[in-house]
Amino acid sequence: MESTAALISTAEPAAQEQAQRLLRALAEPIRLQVVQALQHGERCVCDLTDDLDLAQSKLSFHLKVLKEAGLIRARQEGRWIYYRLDPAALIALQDWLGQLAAGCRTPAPPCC
Amino acid sequence: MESTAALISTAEPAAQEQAQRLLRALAEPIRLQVVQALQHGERCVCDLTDDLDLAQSKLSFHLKVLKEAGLIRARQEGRWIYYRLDPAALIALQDWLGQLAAGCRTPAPPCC
DNA sequence: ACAATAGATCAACTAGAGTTGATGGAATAG
DNA sequence: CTATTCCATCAACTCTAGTTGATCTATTGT
Repeated sequence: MESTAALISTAEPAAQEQAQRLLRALAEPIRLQVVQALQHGERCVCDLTDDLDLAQSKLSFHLKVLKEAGLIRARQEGRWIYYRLDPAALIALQDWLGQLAAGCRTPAPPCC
Repeated sequence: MESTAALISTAEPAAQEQAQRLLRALAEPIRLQVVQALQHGERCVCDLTDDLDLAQSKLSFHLKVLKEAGLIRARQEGRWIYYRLDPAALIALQDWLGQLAAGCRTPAPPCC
C-alpha cells in the first residue's frame, strides 16, 4: 500500500480514481474531525476516542476508511497504534482541485 | 446564495462546514463526472445528459446538489440552462487542504 | 392557442454506508 | 501464566443518499 500521491491529474482516469477515493474518505463528519485532530501531529486511538468522544468501534471503522484511502498512516509502538496524516495525499488532492479551477477559465462552447 | 469561498480556514467552525459541504458534493461518481465535464466551460443540461449518458431526472438531482454546495452556477438563456463551475469554491477547498497539509509537519505529542 | 422541448420536482423504492454491541487477537503488567 | 488494556473485526440493524418513472412549469415554434 504505497503512496500514489504524485501522479494526480484531472486528465488520467487513475487520477480521477484517486481523487474520488480521497474525496469519499474526507466527506464524512467524523472522518473530517479525525483528520482535524491529526492536523498537529500523531495521536493514538485511545487519545482520539477521548478527543472526539467516540465509541472505540466506530472510530476504528473510520480510521480504516481513512487509511485505505491513503490519507493516514499507522505506526505501532507497544500496544498503542499511532495514526498520522499523510501530507502527500492532501497535496495530491489539492493539486487535482487546482487543475479543475485552472481549466474553467476558458471560453464557453456553444450549446445544442 | 452568495459565495462564501474566501473565508475558509481549518480553525473556524464555519470553514469546516463549508469544506464539508464541498467535499460531500464532490464525493460522488456522477457529480465528479459532471464537474469534469464542466472543466472546460459552460454546458447546458441537454449537452450533459448526452455527454454522460444520464437520465434527465438523475442529472438534475446531482446538479442541484452541486449548486447548493456552491460548486456550480446556473444561467438561463431561452429555454436552456447553462451550468458552469465556480472556481472560487474549488480554490477555497484547495486552500483548506493546504492548511491541513501544512499543519502535519509539526512534531508529534506524547501519548496517554 | 396548441404542440413540443428543456428542465425541475415529487413520491416510492433500493442500496450502500454508518452504527452498535459483542467477540477476538496482540501486547504488556503483575 | 493470568489479567488487563488497546485495538481490530464481525454480524445485525438503521438510516440516509441516490434511483426511477411520472408529473409539472416555462419557454419556444407554428
